[in-house]
Amino acid sequence: MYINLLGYVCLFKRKCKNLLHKCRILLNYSVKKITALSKNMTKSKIPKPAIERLCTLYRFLDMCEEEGTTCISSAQIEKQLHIGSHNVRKDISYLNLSCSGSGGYNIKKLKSQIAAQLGFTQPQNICIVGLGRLGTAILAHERIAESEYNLAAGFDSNINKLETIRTRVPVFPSYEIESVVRQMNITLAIIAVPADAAQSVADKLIGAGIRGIVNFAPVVIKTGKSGVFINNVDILGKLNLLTALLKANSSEIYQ
Amino acid sequence: MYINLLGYVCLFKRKCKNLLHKCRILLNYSVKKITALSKNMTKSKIPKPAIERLCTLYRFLDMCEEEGTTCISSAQIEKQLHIGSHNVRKDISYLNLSCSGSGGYNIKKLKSQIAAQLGFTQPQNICIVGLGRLGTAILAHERIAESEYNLAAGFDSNINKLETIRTRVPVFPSYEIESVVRQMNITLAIIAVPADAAQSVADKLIGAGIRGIVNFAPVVIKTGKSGVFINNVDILGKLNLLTALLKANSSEIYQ
DNA sequence: TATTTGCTGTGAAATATTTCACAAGTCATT
DNA sequence: AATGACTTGTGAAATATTTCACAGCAAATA
Repeated sequence: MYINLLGYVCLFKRKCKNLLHKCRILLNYSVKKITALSKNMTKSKIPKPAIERLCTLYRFLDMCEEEGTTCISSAQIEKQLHIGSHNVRKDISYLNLSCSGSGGYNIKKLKSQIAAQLGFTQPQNICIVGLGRLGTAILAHERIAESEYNLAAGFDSNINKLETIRTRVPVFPSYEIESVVRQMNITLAIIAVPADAAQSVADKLIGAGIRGIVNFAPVVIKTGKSGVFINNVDILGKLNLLTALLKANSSEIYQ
Repeated sequence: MYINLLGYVCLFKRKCKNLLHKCRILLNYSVKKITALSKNMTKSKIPKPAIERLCTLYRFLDMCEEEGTTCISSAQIEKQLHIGSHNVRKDISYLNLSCSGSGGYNIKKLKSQIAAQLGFTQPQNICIVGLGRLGTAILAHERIAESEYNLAAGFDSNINKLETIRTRVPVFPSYEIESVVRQMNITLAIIAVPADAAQSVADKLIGAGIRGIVNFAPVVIKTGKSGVFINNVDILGKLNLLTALLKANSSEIYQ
């Protein structure tokens, strides 16, 4: 049997280097950990899937409230949202609160508690880049106006188009993105431009200090900057997912 | 110390009933399990998060292919998609294939393998309900035309509007949903109607045998029928999610 | 008042998913 | 051919998430 001995020596050397590197990392990590602990930064982490579910729940509660319902039980939520009642209760328990009354949760209370924990209380300024059909459709979205988000600006690269748009939202040419975003303190953005323009728009937005992007363009937006969150809503991707789930036939709902 | 003894007796009785119920369920379950095993239904399950990532990857590979790239490594994918390279490799390993060449995966091969495993090979007929700004924007989506999905029909309740829409996709009034969906063998649907009409439209679609729905209306669609997959794309929900993630400051990307 | 029902909240157990470490392979360079 | 710098693929370990079971209430009912 032939053994590549020198290959192994090489491997060994590399491992030593890796080890050294890891020692350095570990040292760094320890220091950070100790600092964090000493500052008592024990942020009780909510699992990400739970955060997603809570967002859906929040939207749902909003709907219920409009319809005039005041109370809802975890069992009812299970029926409507296809989230197991165990799961619902657990998710809510992460919030460390209690808003149970007779017949389940008090919707108003629960909603405000979720809002407080997830940070929906402070109104945020948002903007839309790309005022084509999709962009203007979002501009006209009735519920955004009623929400905790303030649609502060719209952008489009076609200056002639800007004048034809009838909306109460102030609109600007795309080259003003950076200055307007900074001036108006806009934190979230919605991208609704064609695929080829999406990445450069995203770069501008991130450069201007945007913290989160919902991207409707059919490309995957990349970001080098950490702390910026991107949510790619690609319709073909969604269709693909449905196809795949149908084939795998796992659970029924995907939010 | 006061003990509610009778309460406990009652609890005990309830537990006995529950136990009996569970025995029945267990019996059923066992029978099913044995049948399944005997039929060798060992469908090697891909975890749902992995399926989601593979869908994103598939879209991304499509993009790369258009740009003319032929090979890509897991490390490069990590940089672009913010999915850890370990994770990428693991996900791909669920597919039980090997398409590695020099310098990483062969894009064309990998793409076709994902398509085969996730069921993207057979073209599917899809339809859009609601031809407002959002609906027509989707109708005009260039990439859908090039994709494995065939946009077979559009529906709107406003009959007068139908005549004004210029598109190659055949359009019908909403009351024909059931018959057209059945006739054309449409399996997936996109809902782009106002919030108040969404649920009734969904019910019609599901009644007609639709298997999956992408819902852009800002409500959570419910389904009693199992085997129907619903993907609610609520823009306010997405914004909420970004806000919550920013507050929690967990990872950076959410697809 | 006695009993029953229905509900939440939550540690602990069970399960699912991600990360890790490394064998094994390919190719370019010395 | 020796070496080094890249890969992937994958069991096993580590971690995260979900599910379960039930105490503990509150309200409804007999």
